[in-house]
Amino acid sequence: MVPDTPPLGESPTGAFSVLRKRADFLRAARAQRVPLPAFLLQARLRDPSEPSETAVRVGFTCSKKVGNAVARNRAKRRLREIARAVLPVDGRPGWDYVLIGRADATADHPFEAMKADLARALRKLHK
RNA sequence: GCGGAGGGCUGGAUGGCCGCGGGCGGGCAACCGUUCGAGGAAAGUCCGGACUCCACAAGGCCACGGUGCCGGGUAACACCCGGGCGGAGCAAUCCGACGGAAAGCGCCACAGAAAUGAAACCGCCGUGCCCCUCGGGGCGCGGUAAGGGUGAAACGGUGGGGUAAGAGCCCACCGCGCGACGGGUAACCGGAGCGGCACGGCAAGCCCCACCGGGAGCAAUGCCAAAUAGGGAUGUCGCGGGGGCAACCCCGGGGUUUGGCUUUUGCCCCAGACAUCCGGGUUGGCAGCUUGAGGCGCGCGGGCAACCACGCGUCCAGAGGAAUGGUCAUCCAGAGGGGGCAACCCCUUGGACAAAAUCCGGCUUACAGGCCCUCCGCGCAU
Repeated sequence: MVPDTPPLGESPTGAFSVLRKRADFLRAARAQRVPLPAFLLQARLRDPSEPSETAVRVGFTCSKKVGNAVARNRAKRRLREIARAVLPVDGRPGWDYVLIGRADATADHPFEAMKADLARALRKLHK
C-alpha cells in the first residue's frame, strides 16, 4: 500500500460530476458490478469520444425496493457522502460509477465501514 | 379527586467539522461573498377550482354520471357554519345515502290457516240430525278476529258498555289520518275541529322529481436548436419518358359489325426536377414556475357562526436522476437497569408519521411523546 498515489500524469482531480441522463445509467448497468454489504457498485470505462464535464462521474440509484420517499432520500444522501469522501482519492479518470442503495442496510450500516468498503472495492476494481 | 365529551397547539435543542439547491452582488472563468431553503399531513390522488390545449352558435331534447332535509358561507365543492327531524347517551355531546312508496314495475325468504284492499288451524257461540252411561260426544250448516299458536310485520291500545259469542258496533282516554288557523325566509313546529281508523316495508332493485356536469391534463402547452427519416398540399419547369381517351390520317380485310399500326393536336393519370407552405416523431435547451379567489402578523368593524369588509406591515422552497444534508459531541423529553430513606446520582438505550414536484380550497388516512382551553356526570368539602 506504499505506492498509493497513481504514477500517471493525470492524478485524481478531486472534482467529479453527477450522472443525470437515463442513458448513462443504462450503460453503466451493463458494465462491471461489485456487491457490497450496504450497497451495490457499478463501474464502467467510458469511450474516449463521449463528452464529459469531468473525468470522474458518479450516479446514485435507490429504487422503490429501498422504501418510501423518506428512506430513499436518506439512503441516497449517505451514498452521496461516501462518494464525496472516497472518489477524489480512489476514483479513476474516465470512469463512470453508479452506487445502488439496498433496503435498510444503506441507512443503518456504519458510515466509516461504508467508506472503507467503497475504497476497497475501487482498488480491487482497478488493480 | 375519579370517569367522560369537544377543540386547539407542538412535532426535539445547541455547537464543531465537511457538504448541497435557488436568488442577488463581484469576476472572462474557475470561484468568492451574501441571503433564503419541507409538512401538518408535503401522503392517498377521493372531490372542487385556477391555468393550458382540443371540441363547441344560443337553446332544446335524449343518453350517461354526480348531488339529494332547510337556510347561509364560498371562486367552487361531495367542504364549512347555523337550524330542523330521527336515533344513542343521566349529561356534555355524538351519529344519520335525511327528496318521492295514492306514477309504474319488481321483491318480501322461513314459519304460519292467512302476508295486503289477506285470513277460520285450534278455540268461542248459535243451530239441524244422530248417539248417550244424561256429565256430554260425533257429523254438518252458520256466526265470530276476544283468546292460543307462527312471524320482522297479522285491519291500533287500555277500560267500559253491548252481544248467543264477538267486533270502533257504541263511549272515554291514548295513538293515527285529514286539517281551518297561527308561528317560521325555509326545513319544520303548534293546532281548533273533523274522521271510527285506513294509505305495510324495501328507492343501498329498477325508477320518478329537482339541481349540477364538454374532453384531456404541467409528461398540459409555447418557443429555440440539432440531426435523421421523409408524409401532405400548391405552383412552376420539362416535354426527352410510360399509359389512357377522342378526333383526323394511313394500311389490311369486308356484305355488315369491326380490327390493327403510326404521326400530330388536345385533355387526363403516373413517374421526374425545383420552389413555397403545412404536418408527425426523436434528442437537448428555454419558458410555463411560482405574486396568488395568496399566505402570515397587527389593528378595527359587521355577523350567533362559517365567513366577510377595511387599514398598515411583510414575503415565506422552486428542483428537474430531483437541493433542503452527512457525521460527531453535549443537553432535553421517553424507556430499562443499578445505588440511596429521600432529594438525587450513574450506566445503557433512544426521537412518531411522513418529505414539496404547476398552484390553490377541501376530504380521507398515518402519527412516539408533550402542552393548553372549554364543558358534562359522580364523589368530597363549603
